[in-house]
Amino acid sequence: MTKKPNLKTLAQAAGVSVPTASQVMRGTGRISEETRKKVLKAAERLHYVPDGRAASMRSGEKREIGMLIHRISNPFNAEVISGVSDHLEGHGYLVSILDSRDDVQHQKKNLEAFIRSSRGGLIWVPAHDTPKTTIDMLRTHSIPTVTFLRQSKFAQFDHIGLKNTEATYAATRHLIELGHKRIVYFGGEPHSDVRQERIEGFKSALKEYGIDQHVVWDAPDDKSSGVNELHQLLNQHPDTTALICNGDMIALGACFALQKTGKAPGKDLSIIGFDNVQDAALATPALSTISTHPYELGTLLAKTILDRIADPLQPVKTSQIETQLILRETTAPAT
Amino acid sequence: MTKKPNLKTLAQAAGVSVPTASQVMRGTGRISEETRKKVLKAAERLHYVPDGRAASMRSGEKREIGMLIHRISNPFNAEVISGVSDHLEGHGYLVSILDSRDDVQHQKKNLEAFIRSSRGGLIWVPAHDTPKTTIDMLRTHSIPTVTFLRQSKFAQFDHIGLKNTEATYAATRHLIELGHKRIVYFGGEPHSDVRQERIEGFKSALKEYGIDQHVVWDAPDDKSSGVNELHQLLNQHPDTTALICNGDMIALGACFALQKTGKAPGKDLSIIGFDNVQDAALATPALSTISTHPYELGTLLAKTILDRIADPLQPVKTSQIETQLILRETTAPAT
DNA sequence: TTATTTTGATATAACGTTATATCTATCGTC
DNA sequence: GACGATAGATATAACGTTATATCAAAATAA
Repeated sequence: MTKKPNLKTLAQAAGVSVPTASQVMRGTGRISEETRKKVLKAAERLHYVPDGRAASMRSGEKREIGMLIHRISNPFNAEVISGVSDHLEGHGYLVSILDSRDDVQHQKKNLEAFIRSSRGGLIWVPAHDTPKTTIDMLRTHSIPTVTFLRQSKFAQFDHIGLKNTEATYAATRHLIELGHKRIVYFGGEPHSDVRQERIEGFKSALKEYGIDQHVVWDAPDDKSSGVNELHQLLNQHPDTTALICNGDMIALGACFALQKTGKAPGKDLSIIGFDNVQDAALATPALSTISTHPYELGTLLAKTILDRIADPLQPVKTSQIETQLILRETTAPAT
Repeated sequence: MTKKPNLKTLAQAAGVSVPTASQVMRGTGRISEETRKKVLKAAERLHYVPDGRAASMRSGEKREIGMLIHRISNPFNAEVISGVSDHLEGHGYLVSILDSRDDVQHQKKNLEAFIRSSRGGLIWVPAHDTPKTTIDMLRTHSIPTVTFLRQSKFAQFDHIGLKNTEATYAATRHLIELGHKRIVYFGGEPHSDVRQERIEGFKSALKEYGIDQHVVWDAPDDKSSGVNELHQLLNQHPDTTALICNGDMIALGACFALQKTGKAPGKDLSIIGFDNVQDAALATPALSTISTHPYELGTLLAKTILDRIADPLQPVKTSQIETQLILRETTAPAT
């Protein structure tokens, strides 16, 4: 159980000075081939690894980016993470992930620890109802931050979102052109801004076609919620012929509930999801949905945070990722 | 854009010395109520947050635990992470997650960066075919490490696994008692040790009932693989009447493929999954499966790593989490 | 009273790096 | 052969903390 080697140990072992050893390890400065080899050999022998904390503190460089996500198990987020990691690892960064579980308490704790840990930047999906104090905390420490999916009301961070309004507009329009008139927006939390954008598109398509009535149904975005809530929805609005759902999971739940009652998704009720998760294509019937490009979103996030780190004072940037309406088996003409 | 405040700034603002300010912030030492208030007020005003790197370097304390996981989007792992976080956050630790994507290259990169970052400990699912060099790297730096699910062949780390052998033994036995004789172990990678343990239980149940023949079918553990591989399996072994699957996803894929051909899971082919993911209960028909206790696993992981950190020299510990056979609609007597 | 302890604060050094300045020996140039 | 330039190394200080030792003043004990 020998002590962990440091630059001093290494320099002694190689018979050089500490700065020389440091320069060899980083490949900087003017070093003769001979001493370079000496040091590298010693480093190998001692299993020397530099202490990132000390290096970062002295140089000011922070080679770790944190991602704070609301649901780590969400397959969409997993794809985003892959995109971010692939790009940032190529630039010598370590990407580490924190899970807020969409809870402002957890989020606050995590962010406090995050700030203490002095990382290079933050890629963040703010939890629902994130308070101003939390945002202020971040801004005060001027940490390079990019948000995605959800944008903070209180602060201007770089942001990359989805074209939510366009997406639901196109989906709703498609349903209307299939002859549907009683279309319900199904799922999501009332306070969600993303959802609000989607409802925007939903409503504006209805309005364009002169349909005044619109129903928005609140429900958690998971599968079991879809199963449970569909019956209540149909009880209260029995003339519904189509659903625009806030996510694939709740859409699949709705399909399931419908089938249990002997009805067929597509034939008896048209259903469009959101996200295009793997299961959407594999379900029976295959779910019509709105596809996004999570990996590309991740790549864009990585580029954006690198830009922000390189120039912290540049104006705030916002972009939107394209979406795509994917028609499968759960959409059909109204009967 | 003022500079980030540090202890020196804070001490000046409060009119005290640097060590005094440090002591106030940490609540240690002998401090009069008067100066305590002065410092705290100044800290509030300046939004002072200590630099964890410097603190950790000087004190030797590392208040961050890393988890390196093979599939971040796996809902099982998400539950484990919750268990770990809840417990460790209560002890003042930050839990951050790295995704190896089950790829030894990614894993190596991540571990190298991890070691540089000097965290307090590692909770780890080693990627498939993790080479000895990677293990050695970890051991050399004597980082408190606990593995779960998969155990490394090359090193003795604390480990928490599942009772894999018992689980598949019970499942296989149940199928045999239902009258099944042609049971196939379906899915998983050939090199997986976990899978080997499960196959162990599978075989030993067969042997106990005097069934010599056994078929093990290799296939990735995801849903689409289940869809694709089932047909080939049934072509090659048409007399199969039951499947023990390596995971719920591939099991659900198999159910799906079966239904496409007009056959019914349960009635025409009994299927048992592994993991008890949320979808298993919601599928039609509901999937019989083996349930584990991921949150409790997480709690146990947290306790284990804290023990290891507290006493790095104690003997290596290994535990197993109980499993439970959950019978739903995809298991029925052989016809 | 004097000696001793306690309280509340501070001075100093150290953790392991890297940035900057400095230094010597060698090289090339005229 | 004198001079500046350059190559190759090193000395020193600094990053922001905390551990340890120290110190003066006040409180207590003898």
